[in-house]
Amino acid sequence: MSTINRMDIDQLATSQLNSINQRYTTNRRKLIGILQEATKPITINQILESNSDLAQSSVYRNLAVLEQAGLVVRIITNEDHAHYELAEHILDHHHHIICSPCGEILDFHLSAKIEKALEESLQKIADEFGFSIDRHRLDLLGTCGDCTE
Amino acid sequence: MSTINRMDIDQLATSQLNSINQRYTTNRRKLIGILQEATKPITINQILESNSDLAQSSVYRNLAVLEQAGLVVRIITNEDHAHYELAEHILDHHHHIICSPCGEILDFHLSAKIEKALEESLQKIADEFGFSIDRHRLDLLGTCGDCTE
DNA sequence: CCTATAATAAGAATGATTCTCATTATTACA
DNA sequence: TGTAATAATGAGAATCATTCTTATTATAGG
Repeated sequence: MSTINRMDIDQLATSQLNSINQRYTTNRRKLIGILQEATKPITINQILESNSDLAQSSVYRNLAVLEQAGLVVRIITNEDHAHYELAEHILDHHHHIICSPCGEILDFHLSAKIEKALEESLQKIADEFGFSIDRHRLDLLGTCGDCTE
Repeated sequence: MSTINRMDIDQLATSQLNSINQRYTTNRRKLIGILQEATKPITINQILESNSDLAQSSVYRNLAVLEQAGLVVRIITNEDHAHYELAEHILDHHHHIICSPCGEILDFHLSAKIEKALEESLQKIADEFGFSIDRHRLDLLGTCGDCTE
């Protein structure tokens, strides 16, 4: 999934954390590793289950720090639990398929052509509103194959 | 904003609520009215402030019922409070500009051409995943003019 | 190898949302 | 039109994801 290897991520993480005066600690490195291994966005509960020696409060705090550093993105749906994944400059730009019945989230990509046309449209609209774009997100809501059966 | 008048909404609401064995009560009618008057998605606190004789618990419950009936959409951001607005077949299909600093949400529209191209792409992708689309949502995240100054 | 400072972890606190249940309103039918 | 049966309401309690507190532990820099 990720086109960036472990060493590069560590460098990136160190530098982006340093720029907000934060350290790349063992716990934060573990979180990055867990997210890198996951093939889709995961919840904090899933993180805790996959590595029982992480303290819940630290996971919450560190994911918030990693998000501030721009290394991690928090994904909100209508589910109770937020999902987390690595930022787009580590993975790549993509969007989310969200299954309403089971809450599962999968990544998908638009064709380069549509993505470009969309981005141009969005920039035009932002200009009209005097709005400065940080990023856009596009979600597909519905029911996955497993939940249909 | 809305192209549907009050009487039509009342008919729609009655019919959609009936179809899930719910009544179109006075409180639910008030909620629809408040959402219709709002020019953008609003929070439950804003609803309570605009009409002090609504009970908080009833507003939560009734918005959930109206959402189940497909009359109202709940919008989740990174903010604490969810926002609500009328469903797209009452307003029209549109997307959201979300200001991260202040939490404000505004509606915007894509050109028909881009919207159509996007929908076709999304349908193709859903087919590949064996996913059944309920709807899609597209959000622009960033900073509004007021928060930049 | 100290000292200052940051990170950690356990549990308490917070707060939006949901639940409970006694009361009130509405419907269907006699 | 009354009346029983059922649904909606509202006040407050309960829930639960997330955030905060604080004492302890680790780290970086001189």
